[in-house]
Amino acid sequence: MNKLKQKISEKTIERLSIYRRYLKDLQKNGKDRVYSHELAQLVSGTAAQVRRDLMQVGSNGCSSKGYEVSMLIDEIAKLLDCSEKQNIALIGVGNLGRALLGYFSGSRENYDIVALFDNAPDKCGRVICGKRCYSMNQLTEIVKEQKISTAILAVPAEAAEETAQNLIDAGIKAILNFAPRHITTRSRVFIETLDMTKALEKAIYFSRKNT
Amino acid sequence: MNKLKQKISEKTIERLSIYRRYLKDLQKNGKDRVYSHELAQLVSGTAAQVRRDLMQVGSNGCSSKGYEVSMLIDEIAKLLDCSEKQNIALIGVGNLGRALLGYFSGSRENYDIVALFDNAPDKCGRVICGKRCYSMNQLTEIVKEQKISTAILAVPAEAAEETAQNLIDAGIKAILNFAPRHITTRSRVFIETLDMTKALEKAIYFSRKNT
DNA sequence: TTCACGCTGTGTAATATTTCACAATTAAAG
DNA sequence: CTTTAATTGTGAAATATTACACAGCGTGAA
Ligand SMILES: NC(=O)c1ccc[n+]([C@@H]2O[C@H](COP(=O)([O-])OP(=O)(O)OC[C@H]3O[C@@H](n4cnc5c(N)ncnc54)[C@H](O)[C@@H]3O)[C@@H](O)[C@H]2O)c1
Ligand SMILES: NC(=O)c1ccc[n+]([C@@H]2O[C@H](COP(=O)([O-])OP(=O)(O)OC[C@H]3O[C@@H](n4cnc5c(N)ncnc54)[C@H](O)[C@@H]3O)[C@@H](O)[C@H]2O)c1
Repeated sequence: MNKLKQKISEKTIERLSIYRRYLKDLQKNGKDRVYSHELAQLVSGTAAQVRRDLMQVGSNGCSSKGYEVSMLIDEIAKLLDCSEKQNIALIGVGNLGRALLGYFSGSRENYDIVALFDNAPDKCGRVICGKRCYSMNQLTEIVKEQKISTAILAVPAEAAEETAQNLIDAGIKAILNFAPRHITTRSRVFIETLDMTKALEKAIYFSRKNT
Repeated sequence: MNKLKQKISEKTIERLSIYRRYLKDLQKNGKDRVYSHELAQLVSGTAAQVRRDLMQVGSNGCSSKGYEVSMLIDEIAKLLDCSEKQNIALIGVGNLGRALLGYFSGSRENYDIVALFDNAPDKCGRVICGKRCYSMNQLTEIVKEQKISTAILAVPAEAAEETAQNLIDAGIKAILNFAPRHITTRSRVFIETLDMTKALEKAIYFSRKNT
């Protein structure tokens, strides 16, 4: 409830996303209340941590009855979501890009991929998975036209930095980058890199360290 | 140099993986020395953090000449890699699985996908991207036979938990999970979940918060 | 009503991670 | 040889994140 804008940490935002997905499942299954310790399992955390996270969205849990599922979903949505559906662009419609396109297309309430971009002539102009693929030099135009805020970047590593800069210049405000390259920028655009090679090497390392 | 086994944090392991990838690029380009502040840019960190990371692998940087690239690569390899090439299994050869298969197959020095598993009859028995796909009931047998330590899990969310338990029972020591499900286990197996939906929702959130 | 129980909200402590800051070291120039 | 400039290694401080612990409340049973 308190509108004192203390900044919410990235970690908390991530967990809220996870809580919400689970809460929607609960709702589908007819469960209408949930305890902090149940949510805690989702993130291998403690109940106290969950309660702290939920405080930040203006939680109103009830002693001994826990939290009301539908209200929690609403409160998290109020924080995470924008009032209008967010338009997303996918840059690079290759092997990974196509998988992501199928995965993220439709069935999401608050965002949708609305445009594809690629520099391969055989892809530009085509409609893939119901979405039109544009050439890179239409980027600025389409981003403005469709009010695209966020881009998923799935181009080869060599092209990642330059493409990211083009996206920023076109007015994109956040990038989810799948290329195994760290992208530096002086602008205040949010860039999240999902580095699968890093993740796999880490898993391999810890496969020998545990037990 | 000091063999006092202080545990190295996950964060440091991740950064070492990133440093190494960059160092190999440098090596290809003929650069044979590197400064901590150069590596720092890679991870949006500080030079001091890089030096701390490198201390943990037994760094031997040289004042005013920085670190020797080839030696750093060797030291990091000594920590991250096993002496033998690690065998990886891919579970779930769907849209994402096939993309991952292409991405991680070959061209990696220290690990390789050696077996695929799926429960779809039309996939079992086939060879995809040069790798044989087995049925799930051959899991334990093949894992033992091929000494598979680590698995990439790309099955539907509903099947993720059960499949993960099967992997653990079969002797897998680490799992890289792409299903949007947290996997709980009482065993000491390492499980890393790469949650793309979480990452995208986070990006969308911060697209409105920055600037 | 009264009590016991279980859960939330939160101050405080503990831990983890990052950054600062500087002595020591090396290279190179004068 | 001496000075200057740059970089490493690292103790200590700062910050971020998580966990503990308990007061207070709501619920249901007696
Ligand atoms: N395939 C995977 O499973 C996987 C896994 C992890 C990371 N990645 C990373 O994701 C990225 C894409 O991988 P992929 O397997 O889909 O590669 P891909 O070669 O199949 O697809 C790349 C696509 O990007 C397009 N492209 C190339 N340069 C471009 C540019 N300058 N501007 C716009 N489009 C351009 C190409 O035309 C192609 O359609 C790579 O950086 C890769 O390292 C892929
Ligand atoms: N496609 C993407 O880009 C994407 C992105 C993010 C996350 N994911 C997640 O990755 C997972 C796979 O996604 P996908 O798009 O490849 O799905 P998919 O349906 O294309 O592929 C799933 C594969 O798993 C197999 N499978 C199903 N149940 C199984 C079981 N019990 N044991 C073994 N194999 C089984 C199926 O036969 C199929 O081949 C899902 O959990 C999805 O949520 C996918």
